[in-house]
Amino acid sequence: MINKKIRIKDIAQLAGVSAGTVDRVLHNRGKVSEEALQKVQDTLQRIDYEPNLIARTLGSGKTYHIAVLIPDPTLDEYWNQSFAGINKAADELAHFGIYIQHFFFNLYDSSSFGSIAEAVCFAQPDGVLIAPVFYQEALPFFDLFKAKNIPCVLFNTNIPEADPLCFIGQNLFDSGKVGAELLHLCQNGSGTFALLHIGENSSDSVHLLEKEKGFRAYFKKNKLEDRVKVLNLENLKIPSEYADLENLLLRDDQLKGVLVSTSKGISFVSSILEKHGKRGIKLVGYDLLEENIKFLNAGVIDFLINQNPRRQAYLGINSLANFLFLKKSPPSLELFPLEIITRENLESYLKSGIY
Amino acid sequence: MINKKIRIKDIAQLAGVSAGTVDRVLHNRGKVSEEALQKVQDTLQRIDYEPNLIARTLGSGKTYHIAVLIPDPTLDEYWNQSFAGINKAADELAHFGIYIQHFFFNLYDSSSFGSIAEAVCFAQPDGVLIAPVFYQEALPFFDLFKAKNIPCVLFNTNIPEADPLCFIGQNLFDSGKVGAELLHLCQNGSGTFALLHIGENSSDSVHLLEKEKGFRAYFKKNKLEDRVKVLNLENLKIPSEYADLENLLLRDDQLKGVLVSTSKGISFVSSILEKHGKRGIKLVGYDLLEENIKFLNAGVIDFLINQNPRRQAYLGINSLANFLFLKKSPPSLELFPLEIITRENLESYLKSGIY
DNA sequence: GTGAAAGCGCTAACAA
DNA sequence: TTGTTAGCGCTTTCAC
Repeated sequence: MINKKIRIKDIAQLAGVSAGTVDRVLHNRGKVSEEALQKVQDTLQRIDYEPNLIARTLGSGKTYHIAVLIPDPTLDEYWNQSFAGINKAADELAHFGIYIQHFFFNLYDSSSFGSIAEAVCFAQPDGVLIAPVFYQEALPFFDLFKAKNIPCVLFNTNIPEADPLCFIGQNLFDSGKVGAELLHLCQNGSGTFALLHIGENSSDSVHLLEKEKGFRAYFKKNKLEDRVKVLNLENLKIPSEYADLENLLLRDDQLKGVLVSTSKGISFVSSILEKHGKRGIKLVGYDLLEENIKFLNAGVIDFLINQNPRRQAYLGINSLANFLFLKKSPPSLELFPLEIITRENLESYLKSGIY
Repeated sequence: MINKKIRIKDIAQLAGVSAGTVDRVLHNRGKVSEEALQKVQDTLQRIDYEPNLIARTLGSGKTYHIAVLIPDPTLDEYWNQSFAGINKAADELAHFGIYIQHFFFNLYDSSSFGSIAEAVCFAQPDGVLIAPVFYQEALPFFDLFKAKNIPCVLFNTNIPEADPLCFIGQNLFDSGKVGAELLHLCQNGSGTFALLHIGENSSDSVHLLEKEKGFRAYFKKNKLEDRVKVLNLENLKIPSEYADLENLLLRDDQLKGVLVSTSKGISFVSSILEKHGKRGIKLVGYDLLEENIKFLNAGVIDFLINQNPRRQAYLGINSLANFLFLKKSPPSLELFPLEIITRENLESYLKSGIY
């Protein structure tokens, strides 16, 4: 660290050209003779040049615009958490001339996605962070972005066909395994374990099916596959489905544990159990929604698996910024820790100010 | 966002003074007449000036030196993880002219602390990150740092008397509660639960006593305080202590769960249980040490509570940098999430590249 | 194709 | 006590 930093000027001197030429080589903007190119590249080879990023941003008044395409955070708690992460990142990056534009679609109306995504295209951002929760609707846009050479970072939901710069999220298969494991660790004796898909059609959702695979895989590995039940309860307003759920929870004496694959679904299970004062069934769900937290604190839910949407979104913006700004490609897959939340460590997660 | 950023030049114009004067006011370097001061402060009041930090760093060739005072990372796995976090932060901050100097003491020799800490003082850093694992030895230095006006960030171990800029770590009382809870969740029937302090003298260590308090508090809250045992096993090389441990683990049929308060201690417990093929005792320990991971994967340990030393240290450096650089005070207490690690989510923590 | 030069916003040294 | 000015390292324009 003793020798000073090498500047462009130094390289120019060493190579016997001007700073302008070095800069042109560094950014291969062309308009450089074969000979000058050679000289500059040679010296670059010999020394260890690290551009001064501070000077770079100041020199080029360049600003970058990142578009964010996510479900409307005012309509949903989970996405509001993502939004918080985006805003934190936006705050920190404003100094560097990186600006965020928001584009919200309606989580409860898949058809809203298209027009909003078009608006994103129209805005011509330098990069885009997307939570592509609607597979079918999102798919056509990735080609558009690619054609316009706009880098995409996906988070929360992966669409490998999109071939994004990077995906940030959790391994859902493993998350199903964790859910299974938590139930199993707490119930060593006999009994059955159920996975419930509530409020969504699991056959439409790779998301849920991945969790199911993981859930089954865990019990298979432990030679308990015959103790697993999976129920699809797409709409609990249908009386027969609701009755199925009640029967399972209240009248199946074998049932020792339940994992609910959807973050909102577990509150239905919880309220049924709570209302009937039924104990002894371990309950595992997803995400730190207000309702879920309430049931966790009440001792109805035992574990929640947290996806940390705030941090996912925060990292998404940062990855994009680093790519645009430092030309540093993020790892193509950033799989987040599968955070296990209990009554006793909940506070430590809620109060933590880290992103 | 439409109106351009306000520059010092603009303020100068508005106030009817020169840029130099504005700069002097902004940094209250004095040498400003009462009248000019007034004018500048008035305009500053009216507008919303955000200094351009990029230009600031470039303009003032100022560099900051942060000293890091931690146990020698080459001698200990846990501290090596901290070290990784420090290096990551150092990497990211080098652009801003923030440099890190390392000072390592010997974790196994408390007397080594003093001379190294003196070296830190001598180096006159602009800030210092300390893991003050030796309470007695560390105490006198905080006054020294304070006298020299060197801000201190503490991590891992808190010493409130040090009155640091900020402490980063976990709430150990709560962490004891989490340990207790995990044991309890997995063993709903009868039986006893033990807390073992292995390899350290618990009465010397606030650290361990805090965990013990939390452990007891959890069971008390659940009206199970009579099922709690606490054992001090400071040195397992002493035959009687080793025998005590074996007796507890192998011959106490009531024992249903064990929490080991020290990160290295749990491998002793694990190997005894493994050697004798004893099952049915839930085991909870601390930290992702190689040995602990091995026993977790083998199914001997059920849960590990992770302190995430890497992230603690990373955040420590960043807090200090933000303070020096942006004059932004961190929250005085940054309590980390109490991360629960199991066989199935372990990978997701180990592979995660986030800090 | 090339080099010189101006400028990004701020700091700090230096005249006045 | 002031205003002016010369940088910081890089980008970018503009003559040549």
